[in-house]
Amino acid sequence: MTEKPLQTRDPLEETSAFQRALIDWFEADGRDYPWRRTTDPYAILVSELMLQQTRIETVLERRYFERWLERFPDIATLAEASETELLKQWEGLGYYNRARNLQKAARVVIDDHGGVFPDSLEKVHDLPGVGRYTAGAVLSFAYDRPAPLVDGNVARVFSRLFDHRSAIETTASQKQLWAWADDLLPEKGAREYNSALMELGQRHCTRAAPDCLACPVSAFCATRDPEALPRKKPPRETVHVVEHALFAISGGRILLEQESGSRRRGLWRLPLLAEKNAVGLPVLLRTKYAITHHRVDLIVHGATIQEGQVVEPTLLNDHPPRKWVDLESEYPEIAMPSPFRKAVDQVIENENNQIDFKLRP
DNA sequence: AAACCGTGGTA
DNA sequence: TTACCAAGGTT
Repeated sequence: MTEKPLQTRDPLEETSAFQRALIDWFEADGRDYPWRRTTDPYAILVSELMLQQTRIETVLERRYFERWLERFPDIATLAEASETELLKQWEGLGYYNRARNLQKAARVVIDDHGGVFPDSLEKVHDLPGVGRYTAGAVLSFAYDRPAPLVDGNVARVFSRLFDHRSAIETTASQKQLWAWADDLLPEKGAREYNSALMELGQRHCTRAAPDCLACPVSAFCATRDPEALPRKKPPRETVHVVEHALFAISGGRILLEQESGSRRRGLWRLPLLAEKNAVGLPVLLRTKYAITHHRVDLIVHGATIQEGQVVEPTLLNDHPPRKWVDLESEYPEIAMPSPFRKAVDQVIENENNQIDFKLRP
């Protein structure tokens, strides 16, 4: 299994050679992504926010990046957009605060920087939703400035390159990883170098099956057991929960309620029921979804509630804002978490359900 | 430091 | 089928 070539060179001693090997590989074999065709810092920021904790394929396949820029082509347009439209454009990507932060950042650029995107690491870092990684990404990708960055890919590459065996989440490890990123960074060509470093992690120095034979910098790599690295702290234990949701429909409208909490405000979902209030209601759908470390069994109940009729207060857990949403006009325009969007669509499509209410009375 | 925030692919 | 996790940041 260890066909991995032995280390013959030290990247910290032969930094230029390391950079050269990485960049030569990238120039010959680097991929063409939409966000690599622009140096507009706003567009770069959009791509980086979208790609936080999100697979490239997800952003590419559903054209989130292109669609966002078509709808919000510049900072001024984004700054004036409604939250509903922001979230709708982001629907399905998850971590919806990223969309709100993008707009907040646009407003900071307009209000505090006269509409000109800042080009200093500190000012970019100060933008909402922009941490150390994203600041380095914007500085290097948009301005080709020598800013180091460490993302999941880079952390994995470095942990193997330097045979770093401590958990990468610790403060000490983070400090070390960023120091290496700074040590190896070229003064010129940071855009290409950082792109190459990340793409190496994405394509060759992968988590489960590192392809060391095809790696352009294998001669610089210290570890003899790449598959054991990086080490990470154990993830949080999965918590199983059951959610009872209410599917009420009348006159072509369905009853929805807003998500609560600052991170999910503005998203709409089916009203949730306390378990005791779901007893006896017909079950329209059982499904499962995962959210962070939670594993949710979602049970959708039907109820005969006429539009305008007050839902019994005792029927609901609490009382977040709720409203009747027209299926033809409003439903496609609002943003919903994917599990609820799917659940509602599934119930509506299921015309064979044996339940005691009619979809279109 | 640790909890929190989404989603879909993959083994 | 379940568990893991990917171009992280905020609180």
